[in-house]
Amino acid sequence: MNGILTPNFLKYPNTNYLKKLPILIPTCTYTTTQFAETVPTSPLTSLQCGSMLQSLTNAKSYKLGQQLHSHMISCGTLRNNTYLSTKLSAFYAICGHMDQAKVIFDQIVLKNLFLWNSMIRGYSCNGFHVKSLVLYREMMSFGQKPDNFTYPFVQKACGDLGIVEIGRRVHCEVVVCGFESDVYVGNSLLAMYSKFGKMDMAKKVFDRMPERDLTSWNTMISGSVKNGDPREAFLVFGMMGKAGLVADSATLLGLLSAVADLAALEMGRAIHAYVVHNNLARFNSFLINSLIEMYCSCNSMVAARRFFEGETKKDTVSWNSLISGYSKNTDSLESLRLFCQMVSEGVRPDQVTLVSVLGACDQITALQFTISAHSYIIKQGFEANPMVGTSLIGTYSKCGNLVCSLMVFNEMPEKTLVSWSALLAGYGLHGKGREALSFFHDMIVNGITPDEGVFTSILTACSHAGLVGEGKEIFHSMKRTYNVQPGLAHYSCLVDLLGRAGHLDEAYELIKAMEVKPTGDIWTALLSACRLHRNVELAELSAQRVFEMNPRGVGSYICLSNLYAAEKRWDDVEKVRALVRRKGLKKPPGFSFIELDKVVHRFLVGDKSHKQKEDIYAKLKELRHRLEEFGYKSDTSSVLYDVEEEVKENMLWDHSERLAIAFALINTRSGTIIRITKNLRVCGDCHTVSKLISRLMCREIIMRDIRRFHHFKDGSCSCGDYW
DNA sequence: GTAGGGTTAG
Repeated sequence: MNGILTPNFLKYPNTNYLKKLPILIPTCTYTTTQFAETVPTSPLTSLQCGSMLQSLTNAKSYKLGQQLHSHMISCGTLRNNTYLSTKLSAFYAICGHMDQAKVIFDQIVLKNLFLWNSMIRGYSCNGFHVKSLVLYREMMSFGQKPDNFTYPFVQKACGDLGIVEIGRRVHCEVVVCGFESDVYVGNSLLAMYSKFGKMDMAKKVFDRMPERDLTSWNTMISGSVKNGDPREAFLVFGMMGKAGLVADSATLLGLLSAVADLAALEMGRAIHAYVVHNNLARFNSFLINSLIEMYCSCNSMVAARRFFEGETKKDTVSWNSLISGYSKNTDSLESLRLFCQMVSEGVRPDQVTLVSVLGACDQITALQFTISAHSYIIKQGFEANPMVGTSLIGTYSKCGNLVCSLMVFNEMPEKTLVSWSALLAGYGLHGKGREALSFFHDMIVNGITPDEGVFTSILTACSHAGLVGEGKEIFHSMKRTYNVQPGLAHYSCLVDLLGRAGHLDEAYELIKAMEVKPTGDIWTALLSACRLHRNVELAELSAQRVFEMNPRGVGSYICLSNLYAAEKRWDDVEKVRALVRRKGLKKPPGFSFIELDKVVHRFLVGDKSHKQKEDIYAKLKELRHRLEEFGYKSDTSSVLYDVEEEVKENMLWDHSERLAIAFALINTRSGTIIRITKNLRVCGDCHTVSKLISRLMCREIIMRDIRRFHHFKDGSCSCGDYW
């Protein structure tokens, strides 16, 4: 890994450099499967062709089908044979090769209903929903009436496109034609309404169905989960049992999603036992992966790992589930280790794997690993994938390197709104509001209409940089110019922007004037602004709202207690603390990460567990002494305990970010940039100390806290002390 | 000769 972090690459990144990097993550080799020559050279009769085509269709053997196709052309079997041409078109449609299916479809003069259906099905099942609907209309205009085979695909297309009005009209046609009582058509209606988010309509259809099969129940179960009602899923399952039906794999998949949403581990274990008892997972890799996912969602990583290790039928999704599971359960290091193991075992990662891995990198600010993963991405040809590219933009910026984010963005062949949003968010995170605004204007000039996500990013960027006028102007332009209704997230940004800049009353007025009910997040933004500007009265009012809406969020209690402490109202501090204790809440401990030679070190407050602890504390003592000579005086207002000043000062020198800085100073050459990530906000005194150290030791320090980046250089910080 | 429900990321 040494040599990767050359200052040159970080300042002037380029793709060619990445291509030349040694392979750090072992890459896998591939063997290609050769298709056996099974098609005979002597001409086949049309009867033989027909039955062969049928079996190839059933097996979806695309390559062999192509060979048969050319055989039929060269022997003239296909000429004037509508029956075989129809079968061939259906074959290509089944295999998902719609262009080839369409060429043959167009040549057939006498199109029967089967042919129309197979084309509509092909488009609908391969993601070409609009084409599927266009063809359906075309069929009607040719005077061909649809049947019970047509509607399921048309309804699927409507559901996937989310076009509620057209879906309803198709439903009416179904009723008029008398197909509503067909169980397949009925089930497709359930699925369509579930995709629309209209479970009330799905329920109406379900109740009216003269005949229901297992799929009907399964669709209702999975629909309830997808629409955010996992408890309802269990109720439906109960009724299904009373109706005398037995769960199959699809039922269990729905229930496992419900279990994951509710983190109902016991129920999950029971389903697992049922799966094992009935040997269901053997035939269904979806079930295996769902079980892994369920254990991860229940924060039960040991069980997830045990099950994963014991399974022989693992595929890419299994690895992905576990990798993202570790990352969600704050063990990103394990997530990265697992990725390396996956590659070394010859399992090919896909774009989902890479997005998860990059997510793990940004959680622990693993810049070196990100560069290594980027190199892998280029070599494996994932560079052009918009999702992977967007993740890279976000990860580089969260790892402190905006130049690399910009390079990735510039080289992306297809920039989505999410890519733009990630870029703006990155600049915002680093306090570069002006640059973010300039990119935002580039977007507009290029004719790209921003969406909700882009507005959230740009408003956040304005907020971090204190650009009050610009932020307000953008907020008001949302509806007026771009027809985007400001949502709760945008209000939250604006309250933060106003509040942080000290316009507390204006922020409060904005909340009061909101048409919808403000969320806990919005009140939290006002609360933290009140703490910053020491407005106790308004802070108490906001805190009350936050406590009502989000009683388990320990952050807001701490915030209020901090304000009281700053005002030296120790009785009130104790009252809040007692409340926290009564509720059984715990303040998360502060810790800092630093990556050194691909190893991530984690320091807790007052950590004495590191093997270099003596050197670290000696270095801190030396630093403190030299800073005091420099005229430094501790700002103990960040210490929220009613203790002696000297004790307070000592407590400050235990803060995790200082341990990490000392560790970096000991272990890196002079001139190396120090990159640190903290899980909470950096405290006022640590901010001052970091500025001073950057001057005293001639070291640039890039520190990411829970909200933003601070670049300390030559005694000052990029945030201009506005944070 | 065709059909509906099911896993990972964002």
